[in-house]
Amino acid sequence: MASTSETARATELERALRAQGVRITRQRTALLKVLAAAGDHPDANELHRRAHALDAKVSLATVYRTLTALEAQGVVQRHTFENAPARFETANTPHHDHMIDIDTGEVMEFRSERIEKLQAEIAAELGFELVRHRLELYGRKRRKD
Amino acid sequence: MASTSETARATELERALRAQGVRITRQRTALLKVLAAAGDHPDANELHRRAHALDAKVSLATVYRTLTALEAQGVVQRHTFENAPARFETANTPHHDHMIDIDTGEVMEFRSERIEKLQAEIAAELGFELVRHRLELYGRKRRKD
DNA sequence: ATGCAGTTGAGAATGAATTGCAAATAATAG
DNA sequence: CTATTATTTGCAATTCATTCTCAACTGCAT
Repeated sequence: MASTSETARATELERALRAQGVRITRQRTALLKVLAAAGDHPDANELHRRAHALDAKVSLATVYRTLTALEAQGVVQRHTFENAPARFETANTPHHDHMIDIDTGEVMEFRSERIEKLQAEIAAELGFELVRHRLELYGRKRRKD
Repeated sequence: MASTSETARATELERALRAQGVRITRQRTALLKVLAAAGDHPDANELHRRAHALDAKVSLATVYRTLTALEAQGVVQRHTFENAPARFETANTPHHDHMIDIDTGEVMEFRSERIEKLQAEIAAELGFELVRHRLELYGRKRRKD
């Protein structure tokens, strides 16, 4: 069952699509629900699996097309981690970077103001205006002994 | 003409291959020369083009196979930047991260001890041992006016 | 309801990278 | 130097994620 916040999030995604002059179809509605409910970082295939469970009339091509539209509106982010299909997440949370468990593939989010600041400084030193960045930490859970 | 250091670098790459029990063939020799001489971050296709110019008997498949072997030995690094084929560089330089010009695709290297340190700290806070990371800054040259 | 521009699914196409296989060849023994 | 053998090669076929093509379908403004 969708919580209130999930429903609200789905509505917000829908608004973003409408803003792009895009029609709200059954298949998009299904995908938006899935995205709103996702607490993880699923890839296109997994999103298709989930949306297809809600409404069998959802094809993988449409999942890709809709994700691209949502990404263009900035409400969904696409992450291409190391040699793996792209993973997606709704961009309702503020900017953050990712820590990936190299054993399980689990993705964690974190944010460091200091790193953000340092990045901008470095870009400036190199004579660049920083447009975006990608920071991924790959590690292994430390067993507490 | 290859400078002394280039030759030395090529020899070092060759050593790394031998250490893996791999045979030194004409095609690998050509690729090693190309890698040793490269000051940029070429992709497999470009490396193939250059190696093929030295010795027409070099196929793209062999370039990929050899790059994989060199990567396994840690003497070559593979970088997969945003939606683009992987680019390669010899790992004779100490660790560094990359700044990519989003207009030209040009790749610049930089290193920040502070960022390195912060990354390790963050991983530790999340309960992870940092194995490796990927930091890419995407920006646009600032015109000096 | 009606029209039509946007959307769909299915499958073909793409592009990077890998792989199977028979012929070619480097390293080694003699 | 030659034979032996385990690697390596080129080529084509394959894989995998993603995008595209196109005829049929469908939101949705009127």
